[in-house]
Amino acid sequence: MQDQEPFAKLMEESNIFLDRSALSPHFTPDTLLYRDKQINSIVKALTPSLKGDKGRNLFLYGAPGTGKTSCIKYVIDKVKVLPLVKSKISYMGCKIYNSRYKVLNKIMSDHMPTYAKRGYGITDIYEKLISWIDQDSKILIVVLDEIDMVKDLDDLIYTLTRSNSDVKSGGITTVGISNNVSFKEVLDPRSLSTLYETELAFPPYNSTELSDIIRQRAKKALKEGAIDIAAINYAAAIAAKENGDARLALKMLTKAGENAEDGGKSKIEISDIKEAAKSIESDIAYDLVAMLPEHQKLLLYAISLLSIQGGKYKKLSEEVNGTFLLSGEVYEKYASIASSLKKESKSSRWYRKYVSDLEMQGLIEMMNSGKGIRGQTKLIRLRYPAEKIKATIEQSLFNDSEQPSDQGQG
DNA sequence: CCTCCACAGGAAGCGCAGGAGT
DNA sequence: ACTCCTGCGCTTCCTGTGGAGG
Repeated sequence: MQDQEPFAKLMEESNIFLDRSALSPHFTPDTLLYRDKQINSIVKALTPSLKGDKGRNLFLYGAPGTGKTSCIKYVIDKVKVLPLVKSKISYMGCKIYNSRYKVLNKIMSDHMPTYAKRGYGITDIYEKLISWIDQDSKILIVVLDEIDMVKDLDDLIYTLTRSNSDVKSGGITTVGISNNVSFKEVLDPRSLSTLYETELAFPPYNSTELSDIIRQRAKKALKEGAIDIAAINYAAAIAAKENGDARLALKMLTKAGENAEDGGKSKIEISDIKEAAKSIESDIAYDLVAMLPEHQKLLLYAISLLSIQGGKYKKLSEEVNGTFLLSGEVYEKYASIASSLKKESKSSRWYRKYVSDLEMQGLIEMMNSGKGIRGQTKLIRLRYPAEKIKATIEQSLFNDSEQPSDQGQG
């Protein structure tokens, strides 16, 4: 069907979606399901600050998509509409505000937009902040999302704590959020005890909970009858397996909706969800690949080429049914690809770090050589289809201009 | 048994960029 | 505007390790 109006189809009302934004991770619903306990704890920890006394520092942790950010935003939203005189709130994602300097600057620009943004040293900003708090004994709540991204976290925590003894009245309450539990091992014990005054865990959602969450959002986002309970439960079960990530569940629902719509259907079926689940996993993988640094791409390219050609070590590959490659041959291949592109290859030590980075990103899988192989080495296997990885890298790396001459032979 | 292989991964150090202090 | 400092990516050097081979 060719229509003269190519936009007509887009303008046309969707027969699946009502309001897609309700599925976005930034959307905060009216009620947050299964997080009453956490919300209450947050409120309890912060209420003294809202009344003008210093609250307790808070630390929220849990896997991605367990509602940490949503809960704190939810509480902030409720707090914002209260007639507050003294409490001020600064929320920031530490991926961007990743140093003491940047955090303090953000606080200043949040509450004193007239104060110049740059050109002041850290002590200037600090003193200005102290006197601002002192003015009418304000209570400042600083929410640091993804707090583990802050480089000089010890310094930052120290500065924030220190401020509480430097002001005559009022103070600062810190709320830290992280999905990385192990980062506290690198913290100074003093900042640790400060930051962890009140800990709050966000457990992963189980499939029943996820099912309710999906249903709640679907009611807003989708047209009536666009999905049935069986499909919702199916999506919930998949997301529950994937660490109970609600964000993933909603993304899956969005994608499934698109699939159904593309197929001209007016109802999301289980097959759409299945398809969505598959494509989301590989979407994430291919996005990751495209964003990799150059030499990691070259390395992954070497791995995908060898996977297609078949590695040296056939015996094991047959046993485990999948192509396992020897670390040594992968390095050789990588080096030859690099040199054919007139790039200097990195040292083998650095290569080993690259490989373990790729493993941590879940793109490859490694195991120790064990018996059958001389010496101690690692066996490497791609976790995604080699052809597709190869194509993705070619697209992003060579950009149809140059191709590596090294196609055969290892 | 010892030796060699084929690596793994820690430690130290180096050049660089960018941010902080002056 | 300038130097100083620090983190980062990387190399060089090194010690450790599990199995093969004689």
